[in-house]
Amino acid sequence: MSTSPTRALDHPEREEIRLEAVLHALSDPMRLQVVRFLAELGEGEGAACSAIELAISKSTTTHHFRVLREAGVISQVYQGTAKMNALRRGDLDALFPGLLESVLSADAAQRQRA
Amino acid sequence: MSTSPTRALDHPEREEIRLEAVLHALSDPMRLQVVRFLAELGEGEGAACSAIELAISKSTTTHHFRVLREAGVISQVYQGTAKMNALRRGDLDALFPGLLESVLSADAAQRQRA
DNA sequence: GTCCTAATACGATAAACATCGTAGTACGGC
DNA sequence: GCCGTACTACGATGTTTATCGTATTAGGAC
Repeated sequence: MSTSPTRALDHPEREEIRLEAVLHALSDPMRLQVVRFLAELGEGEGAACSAIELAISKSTTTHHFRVLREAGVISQVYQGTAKMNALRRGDLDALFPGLLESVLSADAAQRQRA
Repeated sequence: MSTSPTRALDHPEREEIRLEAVLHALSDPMRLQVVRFLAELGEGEGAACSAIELAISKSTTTHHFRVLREAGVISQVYQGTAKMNALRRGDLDALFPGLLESVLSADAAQRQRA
């Protein structure tokens, strides 16, 4: 019984992305770490979930990736057994110009102070 | 028994303000509404809690104001029976340049689309 | 002093969240 | 077909959150 040919994941459309959800998604240290990691990749590039070392269990990691995806912060597509993740920079910048950048640089600033 | 002469409220010092806490504080629609309201006042100006019409009970309002204060987003000082609230623009801008502005304009943009 | 207004504190409750471990599915290689 | 890797789904648990109503405190006006 095939559940789906190339299993599709639900992403909010650009217009459906809510600022509150994005801010909430970014307000967790683990998720912020994921976003920082993805932001350091080239434009449009992605990384598998397993490429990021988080100090939490596998299932919790899955949970955080889902929160990010459902908030519209990242996109996820299956590629074989891996799931590639990428920042939805274009959509976020179009909806909320400068927001992602200032969160990332705020994070960098805070991180540097510590 | 006086609890305090001019009751003082606990605010985080500038250096103690955490990005995650700020983002979390801003990720609630009610609190975002408060911040938007305060942002529309002049620099350094404040407003009493009661000056803002929220569709929630008094005690819940108190709760949200406290979350904002403890995150370092607003300052609160007693002034007679009222409690004056003001955005901590200076501190936020110093720590996270551009963050508050982009959140506010993201909120304005989203609000305009609706 | 009494009274009114502004805001809080105190429970209480129901929902959401972060976390985990285990069991399971999907894909690719052999 | 079998096996390993990558990720998920499920169920559980403890914590935090948003919400409320009621009782209370603090200050100002009288």
